[in-house]
Amino acid sequence: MESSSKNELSKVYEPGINEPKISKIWEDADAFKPAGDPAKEPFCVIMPPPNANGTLHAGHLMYTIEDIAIRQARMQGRPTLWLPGTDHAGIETQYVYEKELAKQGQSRFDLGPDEFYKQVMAFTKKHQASALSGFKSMGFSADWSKLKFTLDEDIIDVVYDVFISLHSDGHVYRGNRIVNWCPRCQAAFPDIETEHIDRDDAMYTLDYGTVQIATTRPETIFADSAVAVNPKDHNYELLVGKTATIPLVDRAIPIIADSYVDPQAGTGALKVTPAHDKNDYEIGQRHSLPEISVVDEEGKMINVPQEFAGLEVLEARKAVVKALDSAGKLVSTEPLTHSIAIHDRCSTPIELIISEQWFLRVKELNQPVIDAIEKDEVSFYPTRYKRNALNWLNQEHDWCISRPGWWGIRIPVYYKTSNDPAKDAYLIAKTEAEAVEYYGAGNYRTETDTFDTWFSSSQWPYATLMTSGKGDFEQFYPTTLMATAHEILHKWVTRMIMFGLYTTKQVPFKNVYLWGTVTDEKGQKLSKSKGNYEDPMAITAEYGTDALRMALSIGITAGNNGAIYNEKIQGYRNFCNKLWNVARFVLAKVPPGTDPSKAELLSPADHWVINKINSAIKSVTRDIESYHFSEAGQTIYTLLWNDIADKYIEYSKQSPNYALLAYCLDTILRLAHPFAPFITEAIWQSTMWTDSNLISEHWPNIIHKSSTAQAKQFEIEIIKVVSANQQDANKVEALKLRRELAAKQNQLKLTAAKLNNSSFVANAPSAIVKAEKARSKQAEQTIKDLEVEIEKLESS
RNA sequence: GGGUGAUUAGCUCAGUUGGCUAGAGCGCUUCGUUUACACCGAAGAUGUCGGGGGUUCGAGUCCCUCAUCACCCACCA
Repeated sequence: MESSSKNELSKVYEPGINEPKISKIWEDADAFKPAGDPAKEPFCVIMPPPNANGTLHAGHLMYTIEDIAIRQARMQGRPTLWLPGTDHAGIETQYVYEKELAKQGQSRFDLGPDEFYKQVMAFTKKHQASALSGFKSMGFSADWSKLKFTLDEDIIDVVYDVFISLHSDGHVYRGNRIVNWCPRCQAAFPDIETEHIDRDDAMYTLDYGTVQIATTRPETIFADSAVAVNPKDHNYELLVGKTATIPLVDRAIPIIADSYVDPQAGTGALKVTPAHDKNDYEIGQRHSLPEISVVDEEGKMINVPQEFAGLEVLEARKAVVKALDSAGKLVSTEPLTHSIAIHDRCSTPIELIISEQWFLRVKELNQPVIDAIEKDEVSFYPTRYKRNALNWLNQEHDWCISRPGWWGIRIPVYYKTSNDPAKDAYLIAKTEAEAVEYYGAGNYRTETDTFDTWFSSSQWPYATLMTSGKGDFEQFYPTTLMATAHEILHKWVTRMIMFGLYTTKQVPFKNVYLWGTVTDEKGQKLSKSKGNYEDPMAITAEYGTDALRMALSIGITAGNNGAIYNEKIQGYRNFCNKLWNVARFVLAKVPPGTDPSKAELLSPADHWVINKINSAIKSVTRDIESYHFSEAGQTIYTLLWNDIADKYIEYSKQSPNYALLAYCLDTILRLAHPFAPFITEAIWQSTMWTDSNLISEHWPNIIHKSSTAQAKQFEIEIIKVVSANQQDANKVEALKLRRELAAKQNQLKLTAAKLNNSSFVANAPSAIVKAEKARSKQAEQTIKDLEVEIEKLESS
């Protein structure tokens, strides 16, 4: 740091001044690039690509978890790559940009596909830049030079190759199927991209002549192909094989038997509308019923009597009900609250229609995924998501992968045109030239649909590493850790495993860490629309990025929601300041030329603090390696504040061991660096015993052995030391020691009771019994020591 | 309808294969301090670990059951 010479730190840590300087030091040193010892196991994280259509949200802050893992691995000397990227987010981005256009009274149709694509690209690049600068200011040490985007040409090429291969292996098909259709987006979506909301509607009972039919969708009666009843339903058994009559149009339809029908539901007779209901579609398939569409892609009525044609679904419902009523065919109307499907991005009610789309047959492709997960070739944190993933994989339906968007990766298909467009053969080719080369000259039209954005992003781990630089794939695939939000386990994580296994024969990551939702103190999800989401930049400006990072990683555990609020962040700001001041104290006292690695243990206090540090090194190392970030952070917090600051430094004021003091600071900086990279690096830059950058320094090892007996001795001494400045010090101490004594006596009683319990001695593992005996002996000794101490104090 | 999670101090939450006297931060009470730090220190109060049952020498931790809340999937004639 240029402004202050080494060894002199300002009184209060100022994140706003330090953070940009530290970022620059890392950048200049190229510290985020993979380095490390090639003999060691590589560590690689592929960053979940944020959607490049808006500013960062609270979930993105959780990437802190990945940075902690990455920074530890880097310090452990492993070749370490955190590969960043962004996602074009297909339909979603298109929707966001169309809203922008609408503000200026325009629609995408005013621009046309090419101009629209150009504008959305510019829009996306703008947001990408702001997302990246947000990530950088969070201290995320990803290798930004390798940044990938889902619309990069080389990525698209990988996606195309995989599609072509899937097609030739028979996993891809094109067909007319019933799909969830969003009339607003004019696109089909799989179930997983729909949500359900409750709506107040009505249940109408209609007169079909021979039977009565209950329905919530009277406007679809014109699409009925049959009436179905349960074959075991005696009320209707005589009617099977006869006909019912659709009111208003007086069309006769067969009455069929199908065991799907629930005799208890509605009237027990079901109108079968294969073109607009999933279950009816299945029934229709079983009985070869005609599929009559009455709702088109814009959500308007077609193939219906003139008076209803062109109406929107809900208007049509009103009109049909009115007509039924005046025709005397409406038996009853009852209010009903039921849930309806909406598109999760734009909240438009979903229509079920039959549409020609591209599908991926998932059953076969999922089987290797199920096997791999069952064999624990990938570990889930928390483990319960293993079962969750398996449940989903076992029941996933074929995945509709085509979207009629203008913003995305065009499906690499051409149609050789003929006189009848319905008969045009489709041909798989990346470009028209390729199509001509393979299939001969002719008139070609291109497929206009694009891939579902998850189709490309689910290939992210290998697609990025194959294109990020020479040797990256060989060195870093399969990757070490995939950490992302739990709500995209099905949409993304399981599909990445599926594509990974299909394309590379390997699970693309060894560990999956799923975080929960970031909430406020009341458990409400943080969101701008709810007004409880503060711009992280404002938080970091006030409290420092390190404080925010600690608030995000401590007290929040895998799979659970975590609350984040000002008081919590403030608490970790205080921690940072504590660390800063410990450094100020140590750096002001330690004489030049001190080498912390050559420190010697001289006093019981020295043994005590080394004892604390050694066990902290052990547990922090283990906890980060096993993704228990919260535990690791807690340990560091306690070590710095309770052990080093409150006890060892207080003791040092009387009887200093400077080299060891320096060692304490040195070690705590290393341990805390993954959590609080900025402040630890800022202090590191001011230490006089090194000129390196902390980010590239080695992870702490245990280098001093401490004596437990001496450490214990200090436990008693410390009470005297820290209260030495108090008035009535002796009295306070004696009181405190008496309390300690009572606790010890109680402990002795409990241990004695245990040891007297013959079944405990007989059944408990010998190590536990041994430990209990040792504890008992120790308690006896401590009680003696304390009694002596108290005697001394009270007599003086 | 099926599933998962949560329930631990006033609040927000830790507690990794069952094993030291159940913890932390914030808040609260009392006292103190100004050359590391009021973004501070010392001392303190607060818990039938949601209820009930079981397994075990030993349960916050494992099993069963009930309750409340949250989420996910499916269905909704």
